[in-house]
Amino acid sequence: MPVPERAEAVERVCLRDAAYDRLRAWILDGTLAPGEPLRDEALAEALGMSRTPVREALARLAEEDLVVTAPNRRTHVSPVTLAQAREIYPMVAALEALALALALPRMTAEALDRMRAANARLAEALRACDARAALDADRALHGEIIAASGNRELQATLEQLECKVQRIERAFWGATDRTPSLSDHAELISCLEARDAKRAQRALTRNWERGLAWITPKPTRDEATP
Amino acid sequence: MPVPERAEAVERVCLRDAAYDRLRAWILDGTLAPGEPLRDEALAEALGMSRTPVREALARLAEEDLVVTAPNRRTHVSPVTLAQAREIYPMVAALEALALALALPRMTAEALDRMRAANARLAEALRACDARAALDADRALHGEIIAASGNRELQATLEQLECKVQRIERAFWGATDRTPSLSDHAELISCLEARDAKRAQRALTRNWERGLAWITPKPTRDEATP
DNA sequence: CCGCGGTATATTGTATACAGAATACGGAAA
DNA sequence: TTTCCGTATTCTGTATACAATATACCGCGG
Repeated sequence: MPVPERAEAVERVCLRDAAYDRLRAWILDGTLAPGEPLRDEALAEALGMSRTPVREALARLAEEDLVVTAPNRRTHVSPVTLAQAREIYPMVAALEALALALALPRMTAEALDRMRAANARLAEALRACDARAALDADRALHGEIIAASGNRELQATLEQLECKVQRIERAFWGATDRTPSLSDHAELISCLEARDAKRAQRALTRNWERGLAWITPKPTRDEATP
Repeated sequence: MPVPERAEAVERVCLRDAAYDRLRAWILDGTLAPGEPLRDEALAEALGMSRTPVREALARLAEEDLVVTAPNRRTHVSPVTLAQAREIYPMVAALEALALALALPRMTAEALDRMRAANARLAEALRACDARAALDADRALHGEIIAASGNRELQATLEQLECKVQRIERAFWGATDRTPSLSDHAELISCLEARDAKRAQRALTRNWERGLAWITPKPTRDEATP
């Protein structure tokens, strides 16, 4: 009998990777709040392991700026600021525009359907004021473009940036009406279907600009009343 | 007497950071070649420390894809491929275009002078066929734009990408005539001086496209002879 | 009352010891 | 000879021990 093919590795047997995954998840979902001090012994105890794998996980998290650390000084969950948002959002917009250009000829009907489904989930989440579900749906929608780009490096870099975006959104999510995002997405999808790169990129860029405006205090009103 | 201001921290007292810096430098300058196996005990001995700080350094390097590692399997210096180059160069071009847009109103005459000086160094290095000096000069020139953008996140992300670019260039540097880069740069500088964003971005994009073509085997001739 | 200095404690950074997995080697069978 | 399997060795992953630094607390002097 032929040996069954097994595409993926069986499982994670590495404590340091488990620690990394857990800590990362805790930071992204807010379980570990920005600024929170992290004593590695406490983390080790919480994760049921010794300090060694925890410290290796923290080294990786420090590398991607999810925690800040200084020699002989306590490690902290890195802060989340609006200044950071103003820097990151344009970068994500630029890279997703590149992803879109690469993805345009490769977008399948199935991918477009998944985007429509994600937009529907987003609408539902916004109606229910469920920030978490909304963020997940939005991420899934944009993720389709990134995945379709076929550019692994782009995916990796955007993954890092998107996880910062996720923390920012969680930190600054307000009562703003985010329904305009739905029409941005709808236009984006139809432009993708029509293979209209220019207009699709405009819709995408507008969407990210809106996202930034929604979390920035007094977005447009202030500028209109000098 | 007033206490003298000291902008930078005194020194590095952290073995893990020292290990990170050294290993990173060795990988970037080719001392540790792509694919080379890394036994952490050997590295520890070479660096005069124990395995613990070395392993933390390797965890960080793995996070930025300079080394590849799998559980219970030897760590290797990550390979450098043309496929990676084709993915990364457009990303760098897109992000530098963003940097340029941000930097345009902030470019000082001094910064432009430094760019001209870097371009002169590049010319000299190309004449002398000194790949290393050429890469350094090119990096310095582009770095001026990135620095002037004032966007720290952009700087950090580009830093990571540029270090991959550096490995790629080192690996695939050939006998190609790279002098066209000099005129790209000259036009870029004069457009910056004239605050002409559109043309500056075109020059910059063209420069990166050329860079990719130079390392890609049979760049244009093959396409012209079907 | 506040600031300063000194000691005690807590916590980090590094080294080392040990267990387990993977590789290398060598011998037996086809 | 080649292939397969079992053993030995090497290397990795984790735990723990120890040293050094930073923080916290408390008493002293201004």
